[in-house]
Amino acid sequence: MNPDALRGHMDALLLSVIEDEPLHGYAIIEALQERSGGALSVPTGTVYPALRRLERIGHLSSEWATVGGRKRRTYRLTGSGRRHLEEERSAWREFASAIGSVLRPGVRPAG
Amino acid sequence: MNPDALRGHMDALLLSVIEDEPLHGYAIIEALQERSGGALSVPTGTVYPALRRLERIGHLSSEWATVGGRKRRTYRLTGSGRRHLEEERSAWREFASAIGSVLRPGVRPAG
DNA sequence: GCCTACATGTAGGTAGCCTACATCTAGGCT
DNA sequence: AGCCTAGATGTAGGCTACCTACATGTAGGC
Repeated sequence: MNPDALRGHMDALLLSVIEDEPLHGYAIIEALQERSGGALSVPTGTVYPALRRLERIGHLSSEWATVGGRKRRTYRLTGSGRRHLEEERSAWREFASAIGSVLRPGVRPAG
Repeated sequence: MNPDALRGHMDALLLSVIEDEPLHGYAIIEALQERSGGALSVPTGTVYPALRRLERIGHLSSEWATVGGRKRRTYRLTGSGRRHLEEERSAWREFASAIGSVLRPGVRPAG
């Protein structure tokens, strides 16, 4: 997949995947792959900075845990994150609809 | 609309809009707005360089014309442009489906 | 003379995603 | 011991496509 295609949609993906259950970065990457049927392989160099960015602007909060000797930083949505997710969802619907309208072949106003 | 959202989808939009009838830059911008129901307002600083890029890599060809005293550069798809458009279309379908799967709330595999 | 629509184009900035690398633990295998 | 894989987090630096802002010119209405 063209890497640039994800631009501007990462926030929505990350927020959506931890909406119901808080997850740590590594698990988020796996969840993205799983939920997308293998289509989304997002590298760590993308996810970790993005999570920190989202925490910095207040959409996520995080806490450390140790499981089986490994340290995890688990992220969860804040209230503002939840609101942002809904905005992103409706923005995605608009966006996808707009692109779809343009791309759909042979469907132009009768002229 | 978040500007970054368009990243990596401009090619598909531009190629699609001139698929059936060759158009010049200004008309392409209007066509994008029209076909998207006003959702896509792509600035000239995006469209003109993108068209030149697509011509440079062989997906478009162009020719100058003068209409009503104004000079227009009209772009049309090449064979490779047509193939590229089909690739972009199926890439978009995959992409939209992947994002949709992740974003759709409450639709995770039972368990 | 001024404004708007039509029409094309460039220079420079921004930002977000990616590649590549660095670091550490746990555990299996030989 | 030594090696490898999986789990887990993170940074530095680069790329590049898109955007903002500006520059240029014609045609036509007022």
